[in-house]
Amino acid sequence: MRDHSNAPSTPGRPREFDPDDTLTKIMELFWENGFDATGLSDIIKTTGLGKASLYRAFGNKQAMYQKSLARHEQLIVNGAVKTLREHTLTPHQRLSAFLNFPIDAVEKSNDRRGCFLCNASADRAALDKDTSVIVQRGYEKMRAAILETLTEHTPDRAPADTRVQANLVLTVYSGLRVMARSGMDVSNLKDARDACLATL
Amino acid sequence: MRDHSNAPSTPGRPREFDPDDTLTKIMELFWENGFDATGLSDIIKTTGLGKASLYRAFGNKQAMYQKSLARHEQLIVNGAVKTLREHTLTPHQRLSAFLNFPIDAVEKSNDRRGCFLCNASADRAALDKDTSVIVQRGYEKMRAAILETLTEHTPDRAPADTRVQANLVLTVYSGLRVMARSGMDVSNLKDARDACLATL
DNA sequence: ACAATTCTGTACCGATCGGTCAAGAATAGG
DNA sequence: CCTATTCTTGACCGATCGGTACAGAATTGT
Repeated sequence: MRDHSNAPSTPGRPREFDPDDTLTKIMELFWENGFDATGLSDIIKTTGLGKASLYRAFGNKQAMYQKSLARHEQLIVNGAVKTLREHTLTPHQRLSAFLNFPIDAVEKSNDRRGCFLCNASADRAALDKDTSVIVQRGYEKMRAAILETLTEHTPDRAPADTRVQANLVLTVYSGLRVMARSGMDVSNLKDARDACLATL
Repeated sequence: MRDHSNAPSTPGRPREFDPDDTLTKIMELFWENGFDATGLSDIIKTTGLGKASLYRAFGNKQAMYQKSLARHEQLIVNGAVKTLREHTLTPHQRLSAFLNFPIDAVEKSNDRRGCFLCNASADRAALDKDTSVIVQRGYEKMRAAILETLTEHTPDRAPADTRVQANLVLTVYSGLRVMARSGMDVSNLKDARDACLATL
């Protein structure tokens, strides 16, 4: 089989799958269904791998969940942060785009998975200390990026006020995601987005 | 044993527990731990009842979850709505109190269970159609009460604007709850609350 | 006293869960 | 060719899961 590693000099039988691709698939499962409701059987079916291969590559189920959250941080959180720092757009446009992610997901892809970070918070079964750290770090990254963007948008405002508003944006983002997951009408989500943007 | 029903004329052996009290205990479990992570064994331990008694009284686990959500609607949602209609306070005071619920819960009781409606949304395992209806109804009740209060607060504003703002308040409420569950610092939650109230 | 009814406690069920083990297949280096 | 190492496959494990069956206890009305 193909060798998926960058350093092909490892001894032994080469791995028959790409760990990153596989982890992304696992992440999708946990994101959609949560920790408990995702069984090893689902993971096996979706990835096409054997149980032992998965355990050798990623560890146990809890570890797979943690690594899924970390992958989410790479793909989604960092992507959102990148948008917030996209300096070809005005700060207001970037914040608008940020709050539009939850709504676009629903409208364009019928994606109502919500925010994986938020879901993980609700998923108490999987929320040990290490996992909680990853969740908090994700939130922190977004808050920092929002704060930066707001500061750029209204540089003359008192920093304390800007911080307060950054937390509003982050909270609205979380709220939009979780309400989208609950199946709420898009019109209501748009209302909340518009009301938040109108305050900036 | 004592008879807990109001119509003691039922034949057969009387029930040895109060169904409402028991359901409240079950609700607390589901609220704290979610659907999958709450086992029948936990419910049996907490309520002190036998499995057969529980099944006879409430049906299967899914039914217990649904009835827990309904109980949450009675106790929590209706309580919040009542606060929003407490006309001894000004409308702004009532909205402030509403957005304070998530923060008080954390500060006074270290209660980080979040919003049961939001958690249920994330709990896809338990989210069949009937359950989703209950969640939506809870949201609707709160949105309607917020809208009423906002209309009272600023009666001259265009109804469309008021509606938009009601959705902001509801979204911030949801966001506060879910972020509280994730373990976020209270200071950040207070920021979001203040920023939201400042826009009213 | 008796039958009808309902609730309780316990034993039990098949299914599924996460996780492990051992044997074999595939590679590297010598 | 041989050994060491790693990965894959599939069988297997005990534990726990939600749910049921059944017998006996407690009440009703007659």
